[in-house]
Amino acid sequence: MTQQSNPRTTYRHGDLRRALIAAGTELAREGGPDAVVLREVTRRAGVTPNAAYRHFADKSALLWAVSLAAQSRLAAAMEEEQSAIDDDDGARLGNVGLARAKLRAVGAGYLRFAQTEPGLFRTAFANHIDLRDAAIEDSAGPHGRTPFQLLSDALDALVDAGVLPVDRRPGAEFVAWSAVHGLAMLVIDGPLRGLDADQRLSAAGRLLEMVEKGI
Amino acid sequence: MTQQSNPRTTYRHGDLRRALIAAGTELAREGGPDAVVLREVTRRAGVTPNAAYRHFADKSALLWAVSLAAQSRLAAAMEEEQSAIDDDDGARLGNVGLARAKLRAVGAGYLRFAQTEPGLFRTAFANHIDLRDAAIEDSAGPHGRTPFQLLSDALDALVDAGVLPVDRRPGAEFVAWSAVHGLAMLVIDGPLRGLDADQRLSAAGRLLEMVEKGI
DNA sequence: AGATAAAAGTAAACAGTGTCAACAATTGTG
DNA sequence: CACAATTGTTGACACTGTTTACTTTTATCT
Repeated sequence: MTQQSNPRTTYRHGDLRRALIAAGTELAREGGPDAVVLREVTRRAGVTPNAAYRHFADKSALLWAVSLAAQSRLAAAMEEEQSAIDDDDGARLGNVGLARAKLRAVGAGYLRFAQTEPGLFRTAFANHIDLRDAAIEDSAGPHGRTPFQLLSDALDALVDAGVLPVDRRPGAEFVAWSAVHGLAMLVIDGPLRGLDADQRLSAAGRLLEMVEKGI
Repeated sequence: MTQQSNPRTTYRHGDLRRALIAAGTELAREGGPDAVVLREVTRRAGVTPNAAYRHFADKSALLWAVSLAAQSRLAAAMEEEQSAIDDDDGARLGNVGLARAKLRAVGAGYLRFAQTEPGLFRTAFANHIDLRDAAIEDSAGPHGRTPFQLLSDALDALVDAGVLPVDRRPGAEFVAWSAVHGLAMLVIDGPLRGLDADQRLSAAGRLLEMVEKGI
């Protein structure tokens, strides 16, 4: 499985940069950021190790690109969770209920992705990711919004609906994000790894409840 | 700085296991879990690389031991933060105020340690740390309580003081822990690395407020 | 006290890693 | 069509974790 299937016939690869990111993403999916090792990535792309240096300055530059890809998938998971609401019971909940549900969906999508794709999730937040990266197109989901932007949007909607006071808006993303991120990390990688599915679910629900109440 | 000062004269080291953990802890302090590399650890202990295998099955076994040491220091930081209250204004706050302050101190100590010793903090929660490790003596602080136990104690006190309903007690450590842990991770390692001291402090205060309110 | 077994350190080697410098094939451009 | 830039390759280097075999010291048992 380490050899690529079509051993390229042309000298040039054609789209190596993309291929490297794809292979790196696959490795990250299987084993997290530490599993994306340069030589294996190039091996999977059917190319010599040093070929990577024509497209990335560094291993860490490659990892950074993979990180953006992982964030993009996270955004997709969050959007998916959001779109599950407004189809069915859009009008049933009031304006405020819907705003609340959207924020909750952001958190639920975040947590679901972390547990469904722990390798990618850990890679998304590995090594020197910056808040400025939240504005980079490569880390956006299907609708062109990054995970951080999706959270911001949800919080803005909460203000518009009159649920969240305007003066509590600034900095709100930090605490909401922290809560959800912490649970995700503890559950997939940390000391709460031992929790079974039920416990995880109830902890997740309880946490989102805390965010709604205490934000 | 890589060579040790007293190049041991005896064939036996005498206390190599401890020395390896100490050197590993120092490396972790400087550069996090990835910086604790077996060969450098043995180098600092003035011993051959393979000597480590007489005391640890693995590199990861060594890292695990270092992890416990890091947790112990975290516990110390938390206790320190707690002891800063009951000295001065112990009686001024009521029973409930004091219970609240103690929980807040747990979180504040956690966050302070994460920012003061990011390398150790990351090491404390690296690679396969389990909840069961929270019962191991080596990870306890000066008063013999591990970080997790300190949190549990604070929550119990909150119940005793009548602040936290008994039926909300189970699982409370998970959400409280998650919130604080998430902020710590985002700030020292993640996308919130860019925040300056003021922003961090206000985010921390806001977060602890959320935990109190929403737990 | 002396043989002998266990414990603790050393030596040499191996596969695997990231990266650098020099070289070769391909493609684009004047 | 010459020639320069781009893209891959080769070979090497220092470094890592780990294994296997060996040596030196310490503890144990009669």
